[in-house]
Amino acid sequence: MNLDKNYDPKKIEDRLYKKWMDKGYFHAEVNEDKKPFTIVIPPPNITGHLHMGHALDNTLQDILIRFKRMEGYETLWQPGTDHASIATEVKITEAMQKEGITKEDLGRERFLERAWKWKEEYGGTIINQLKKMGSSCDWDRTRFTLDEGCSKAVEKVFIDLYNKGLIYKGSRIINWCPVCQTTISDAEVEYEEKEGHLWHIEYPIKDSDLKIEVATTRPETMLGDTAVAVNPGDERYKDLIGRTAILPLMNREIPIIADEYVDMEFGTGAVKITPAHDPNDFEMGRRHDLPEINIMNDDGTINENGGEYCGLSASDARKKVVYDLESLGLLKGIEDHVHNVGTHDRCKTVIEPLIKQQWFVKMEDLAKPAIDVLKDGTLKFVPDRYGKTYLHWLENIRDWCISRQLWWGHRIPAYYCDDCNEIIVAPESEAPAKCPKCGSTHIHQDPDTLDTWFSSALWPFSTMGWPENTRELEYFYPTDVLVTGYDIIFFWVIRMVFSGLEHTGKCPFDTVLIHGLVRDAQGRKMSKSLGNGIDPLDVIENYGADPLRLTLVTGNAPGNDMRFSDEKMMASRNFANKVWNATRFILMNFEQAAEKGIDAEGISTADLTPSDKWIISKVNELSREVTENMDKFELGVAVSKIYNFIWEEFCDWYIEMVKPRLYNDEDRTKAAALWTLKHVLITSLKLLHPYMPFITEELFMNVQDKEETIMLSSWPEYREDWNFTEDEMAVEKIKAAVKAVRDIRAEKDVPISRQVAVYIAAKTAESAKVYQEFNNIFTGLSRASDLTVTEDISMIPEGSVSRVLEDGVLYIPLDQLVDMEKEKERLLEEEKRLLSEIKRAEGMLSNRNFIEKAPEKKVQEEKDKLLKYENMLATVREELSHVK
RNA sequence: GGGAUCUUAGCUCAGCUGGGAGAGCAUCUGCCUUACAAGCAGAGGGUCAUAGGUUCGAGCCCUAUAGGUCCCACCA
Repeated sequence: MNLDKNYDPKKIEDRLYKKWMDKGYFHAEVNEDKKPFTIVIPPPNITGHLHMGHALDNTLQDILIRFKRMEGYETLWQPGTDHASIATEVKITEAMQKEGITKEDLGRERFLERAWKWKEEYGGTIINQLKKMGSSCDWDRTRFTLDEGCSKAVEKVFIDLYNKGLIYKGSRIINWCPVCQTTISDAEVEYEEKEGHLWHIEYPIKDSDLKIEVATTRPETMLGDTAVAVNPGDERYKDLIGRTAILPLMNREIPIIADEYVDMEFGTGAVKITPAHDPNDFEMGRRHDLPEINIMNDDGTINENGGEYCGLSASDARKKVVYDLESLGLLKGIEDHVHNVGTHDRCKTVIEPLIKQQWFVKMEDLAKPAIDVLKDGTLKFVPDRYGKTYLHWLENIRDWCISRQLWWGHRIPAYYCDDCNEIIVAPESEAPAKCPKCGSTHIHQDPDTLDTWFSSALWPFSTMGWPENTRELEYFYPTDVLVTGYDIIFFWVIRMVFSGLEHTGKCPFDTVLIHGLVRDAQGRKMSKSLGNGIDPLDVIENYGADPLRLTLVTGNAPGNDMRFSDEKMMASRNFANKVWNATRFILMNFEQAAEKGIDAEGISTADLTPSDKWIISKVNELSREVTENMDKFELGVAVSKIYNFIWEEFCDWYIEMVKPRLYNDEDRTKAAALWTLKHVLITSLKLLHPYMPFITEELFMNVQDKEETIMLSSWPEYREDWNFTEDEMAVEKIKAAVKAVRDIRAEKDVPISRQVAVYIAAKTAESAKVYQEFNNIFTGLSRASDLTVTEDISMIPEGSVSRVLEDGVLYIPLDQLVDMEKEKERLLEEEKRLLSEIKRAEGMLSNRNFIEKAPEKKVQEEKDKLLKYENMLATVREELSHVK
């Protein structure tokens, strides 16, 4: 016996992970004899540290991968990391700031050198942390979004889309982060509700004493106003349409235009139009051919178009504009107003809408096939409600701004002629030396890089060698399941789907398994600012990786958030200890039997006792159910079935039943018991392995010596010939009888140490046989001195306490005085219960509709129940007559 | 404004195509019974948010209401 008394994860985890790595168990190869099963990891950012979200996400993937691997699939779990352009660039710039260097000081090339160095040093941190979780990724295939293969894919996709007219460069209003100094996509804008004001301002009408009052939440943007708009049907302003207003402070003449977009109910019904700094105004500006006046620098300060406000920050400009308007008597009022402000999801800076020349992906044509695959069932979400989210987004999609003013990332493969402004899009290897149009040699490459998600969108196939038609691509692609949180469906899942469809003609996966957030014990989101984050590595240190994994999948349905708490970890750890000790018990008994020359070899079903068959039948059924649940991604349901089976059926009942046989040297069924213990244990360990890989491997290696790992052992399959219904029913009867004894003991305060004799008056010879057959087991479990099964009631001593069983009555004679009133009360209570059950069953069975419409099986069940309860009722009444 | 989702035991949550309400934790009682006190045995505790409807039958399906959460849109 080389198992410690208690389970200690620290002693096994690193050792076993090293074994798996050394043996190459995680590695997948193209293998035509097997069916492939593939998952690509959501590549964590190289700046990242393992948090609970990763822990959950990777636990789910590892469970699926390990399950399928045992089922005999060639399983590839494709790992890798994401370069995370903004996150990484910000991190490196910050580090440089401490040294007093700026990006510009360093220059692009040296900055990138520094970034790569940083990546080499820290980029693998999260990978090592994933290994602590037990993740069985094929690390030999680890990829990085900026590595050569992925970059080649990015380049090709960009050029292909450009040539198809699906990528274009255009001057549009974009989201600008003044802190990060880059554009961001719509998906990266997070709206926050903020309390602000609505300023009412009067604009004078040219050549008159009239004024028009507008309302705005951002008064400083008036510096860039190029019109005032009203609704064409608005009677109030009918006469002003077509006239000219004088923009205060700037003294610019701007037209008063009519547009359906203007809501007459809101504010004053007149809107100032700033095409360069508001998305809606931009649209309107384009409709009416208005000038676009950009008043803002990239850092968010007012530029020279803002006249005397030039150089002020936006908020200072706002104060001054309001002050100046007030001095002019043009400020007509200030209202409190709650509105949503767009912020950058990464740095929370308020984003500024600006007009800039940027690269866009035209989405309409790409979205269509992605919508179709969901509608025709090629692509499924689990749970399927997220399919609706997916559709809604795609059906309302806008063009995707993909250029970023950053250096760390895939540089846009576009070149410009300085002389004739010709744009040349070409691979790096064919970078133009001179302009194909005018022949000029003054050519420069676009300085911008691509949105990080542009490369992650290609991840399922770029990692497998695309655009080359590799064997991996042919075999492992499309992948099977994608596991991710609902928070990145828009960022990533959708973009992978349309990219896969466009470039490979195939949907990159057929199922998207969505999980929720891991929250703290109070249900709050874990966040840095709250400081309530729980580090998975700390949890592993305290409890082990297996208990962490178990906690993360237990009692959690797909797509739902979960709360994480120490209490849950303790429960999981206790379960691990339970499994550990059950194995210890079995090993101990094998050793003791071996000393007496007994082993579990050569046992067949014919040698098994009814209790052996019962547990075999149970574990057989468990295998079937667990497999079914796992196929349907009901991982939480599956694992709780395993948990309950191991703890209750196996440990609390079967192991306790088997003890008398193991401890009795005369027992001839000892080998059968050992064989059963081992079989059930191994099956349980296998079923549990995907969830708790370390402990199951350690225990598996201790209980058998034929196989070198549980990881590659066969998944338990349901066997029709191991379905022993009769034995199951018999054991259930025994369990009920044992519980009756325990119940009497508890009620009458009879300690275990005090022996009691038990009598069972069986109703039929058949049931008498069952009780007799289980005599030893029964006395063992109930701690009875002996059991007398009889059909002759006169054998039972007077003054016994009784319990009515399904097919008999159980008696315990007590030498203390039995309170007959109390016994009678109990029986009356029982009678009442049975009567209501009978009434219920009779009601159903006398309902013609039920008989006709309910499935036959259901009807038969009710008939059986009725019979059973009627029998029991008769018994109870008979008992009552004795009590009287 | 649109959409999704939740409301089940004291707490945290399961509950698969509709067929007698479950788990873990907590509480109470009794046990160190030679695998495990990280344990064993027992007990209490729920009009499944409310109101209707469909059905032989509803925690589950439909409608409405109340309260909570989230996502999208962005009316200046």
